[in-house]
Amino acid sequence: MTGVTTTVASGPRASRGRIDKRQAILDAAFTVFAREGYANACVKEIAAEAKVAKPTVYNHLSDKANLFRNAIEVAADTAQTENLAVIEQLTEPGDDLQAALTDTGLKLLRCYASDRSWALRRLLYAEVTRFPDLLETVRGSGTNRATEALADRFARLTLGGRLHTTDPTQAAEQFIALLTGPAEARSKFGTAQLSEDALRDIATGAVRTFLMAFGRASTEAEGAATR
Amino acid sequence: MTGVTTTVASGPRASRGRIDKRQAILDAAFTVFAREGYANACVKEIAAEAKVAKPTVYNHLSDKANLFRNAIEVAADTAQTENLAVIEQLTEPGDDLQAALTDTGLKLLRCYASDRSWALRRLLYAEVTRFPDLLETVRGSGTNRATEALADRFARLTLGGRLHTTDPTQAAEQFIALLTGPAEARSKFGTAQLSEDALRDIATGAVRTFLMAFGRASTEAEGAATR
Amino acid sequence: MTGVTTTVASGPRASRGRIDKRQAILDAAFTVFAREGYANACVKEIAAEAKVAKPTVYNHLSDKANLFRNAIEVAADTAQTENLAVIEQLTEPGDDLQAALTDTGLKLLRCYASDRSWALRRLLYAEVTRFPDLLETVRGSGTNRATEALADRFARLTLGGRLHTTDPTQAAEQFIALLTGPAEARSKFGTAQLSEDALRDIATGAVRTFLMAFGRASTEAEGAATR
Amino acid sequence: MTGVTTTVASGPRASRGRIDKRQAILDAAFTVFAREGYANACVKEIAAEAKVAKPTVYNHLSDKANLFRNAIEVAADTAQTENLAVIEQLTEPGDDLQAALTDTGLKLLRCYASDRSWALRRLLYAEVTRFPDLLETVRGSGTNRATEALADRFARLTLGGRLHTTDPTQAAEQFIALLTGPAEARSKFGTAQLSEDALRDIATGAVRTFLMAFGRASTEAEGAATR
DNA sequence: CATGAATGAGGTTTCATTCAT
DNA sequence: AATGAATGAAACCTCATTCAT
Repeated sequence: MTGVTTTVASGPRASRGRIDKRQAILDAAFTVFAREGYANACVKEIAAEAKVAKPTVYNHLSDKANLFRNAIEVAADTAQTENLAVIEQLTEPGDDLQAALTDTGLKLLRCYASDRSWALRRLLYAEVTRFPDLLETVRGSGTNRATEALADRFARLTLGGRLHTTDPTQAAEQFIALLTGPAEARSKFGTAQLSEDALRDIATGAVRTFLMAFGRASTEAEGAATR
Repeated sequence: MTGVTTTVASGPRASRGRIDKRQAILDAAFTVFAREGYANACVKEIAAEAKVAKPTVYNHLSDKANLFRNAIEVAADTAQTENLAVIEQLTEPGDDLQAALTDTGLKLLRCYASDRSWALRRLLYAEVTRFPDLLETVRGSGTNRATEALADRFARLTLGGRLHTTDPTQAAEQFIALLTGPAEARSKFGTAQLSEDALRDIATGAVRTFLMAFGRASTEAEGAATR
Repeated sequence: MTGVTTTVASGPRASRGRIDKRQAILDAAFTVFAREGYANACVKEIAAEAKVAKPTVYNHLSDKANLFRNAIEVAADTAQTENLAVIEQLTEPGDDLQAALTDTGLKLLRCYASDRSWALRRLLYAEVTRFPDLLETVRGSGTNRATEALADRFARLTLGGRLHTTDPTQAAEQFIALLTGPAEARSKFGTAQLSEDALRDIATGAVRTFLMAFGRASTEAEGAATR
Repeated sequence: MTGVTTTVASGPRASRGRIDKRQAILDAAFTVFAREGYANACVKEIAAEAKVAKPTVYNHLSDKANLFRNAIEVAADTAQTENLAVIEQLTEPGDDLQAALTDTGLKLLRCYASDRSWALRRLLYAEVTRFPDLLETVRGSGTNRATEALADRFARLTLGGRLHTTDPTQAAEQFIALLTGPAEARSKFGTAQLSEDALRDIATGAVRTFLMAFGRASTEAEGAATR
């Protein structure tokens, strides 16, 4: 997680109320940016949403660009924290590995398919060329971080003989891909809400395929695959 | 492919040169939109890129919004055509299924990881909330179309006993996810160029996992998976 | 005189009406800048004065700064032309040199003490640090130009034996100083209108002193002066 | 010298430190106004330059306008004092009048050509229309004051038979004009530094002309001049 | 049909100024 | 008395869009 206030303009003696207002502005900013996109969103609207005067926004966060960066950062950190908490649970998978993985998968999907997550993803995609540094920020603590955490679990499970992966990172990458790919496709880029059933369906399918591939020692098929 | 000229202003007897100019404008539009994003792009710049006066743009495509829609549509159709052509090749996989799938996967990745494709994807993500109809347009002939075409191939291969899928559409969805997920992650949302080697690596990994899951009859693992 | 349109943004095929509008904008700009000063003047007001929409101003002259520069330039050229025309008359001074010089001096003062001239001078003084290039523009064709023209006349008069100057340029500089210095002081930096009588008084005094110094061959006083 | 604290807000028993702070603010104000011009200068910057918080500026000097007025006043008084001190020296010119006048002229030029003087002059010129009262303030104790002081000296010298002026005020006005006119022209409105040599050159030339005009009894040239 | 010119609306940003501490 | 924070107003500039030519 990046320190929340990397680009803060406020001095070190910022009072309590000031921080509250800052947070309100950042929340409002994310809301409005999510709704309108970066270029369409106007600071006036953000200020209104935060119930603050326009210059106050500029006092706290110097730029529209800076405002954007910070809002994204906060949202990304939040999403990231949720993701990692879910993955943490895999440390003690219990007897039924498939059930545990499905549970994890479902919970990840719930994070991933939340409105805020979609909005974040859309904004990142939209502005990545104009804000390339956001990637460092978000991914340094982003998907990769979650992927690596998951890879850690998979490595442990492999050592415990319950999974058979030669490349845990790749396995984690693919596990996530099996979840997010279909979710993205079916939710129409996050435009359509996915029902709980739909999410469970995706998670179940992903875990089934994942375990067919990595749940047993590779046989001749694997032999064939590696040739 | 969607009818190219949904909202055209021109009469039915449009001359040859007129159509050329229209195409030039749409090309320019996609270029500029891709570079600047929808809201940032300005019609003046598009006109300049197309070497046309601004009102000419308005004569051919009534709106900035319409201009965007049409430009996206053309780009999406092109991408779509490429995708389908690649999938078509799987009809005759030859002896080595793994090699054939890897080849297909690699070619799909090449489409998917082209600059225009990334730009298209970014624009879609960015504007999907403000242009929801683009999804119908693009996906009616979009990822789903490719997914279904791939599902068709997988169904045939299953009938031929070379693949073992109970749900070919899901398999196709997952095949594509195993390709695009890692590509997206590693290329940083299309920001970083992926080398040919990187693409091959992704394709190989995807196909290996895919075949471990679907390349052989399911055993007790599968039984466990379905419970 | 500088070519009037040094920094023009308009293309070479500018139509008649366009030029008219450009001139109207420049006139309005000078009026407003003169009234409000550079920083205080707002483009909206200039546009209103020119009876044009604000963007039209930006179409013709790209910047507020550019607008200022061009407006100043036009005003300076005009003033310059008037000055030179007056000085030209000294070519044929007639019998009564003092009368001729006084006439020239009075006419120069009338130029110098016009509202536009004062405004120009105030704007130059005010903005010379922020627009240092204006000096090149205005003085390349500015006071110096007039000074030199006057020096030419004085040189001729010296050759004709009617004046006795060893350094005509210095004499011209001093002649002008004897006019403008008192005018500036008495008119309170151009704030107070100087009556025709007041102008005549200044001109008479300047010419009397000038002729006392340069109207006769230097005697022992000059010898003393040079020591 | 005008009473320094015309519009002071502070009570009569203001403490020592308070006055110091006030002075610091006024100094900072002049510095910033000189650098940026009145409209461009912002109070925040002045406060920063004075190492004070913005509201403190408002506590001491109620307005931006008032701040300007007071800053100008202080600067003008300072300049004025220097000028008068120089002129005072002419009371005992010594044997060599020309040397004495040249010395005085040079010293006046040094005052006149100092950075602060030019800045003051630029600010006055720039804002005289928006702060007409500054003229009363500055000139009541301004150029006129110096002119009159100089006129007093010239009157005495005339009585002593060393100068021949019928109108000492006009002579003083012209003496100053012969100094400042060329200085202004050559220094490009104070933009270019004038070297000590350049200043001496101007002073020498001015005094020579002045003495040619007023250093000896008028002859037929004078007769002609008055006709 | 294509274009140069014009416009109305709106966005980011800055600034002088005032509260509450 | 001095300061951090907040605000209303306004300025520069850009853009999508429409007339005449």
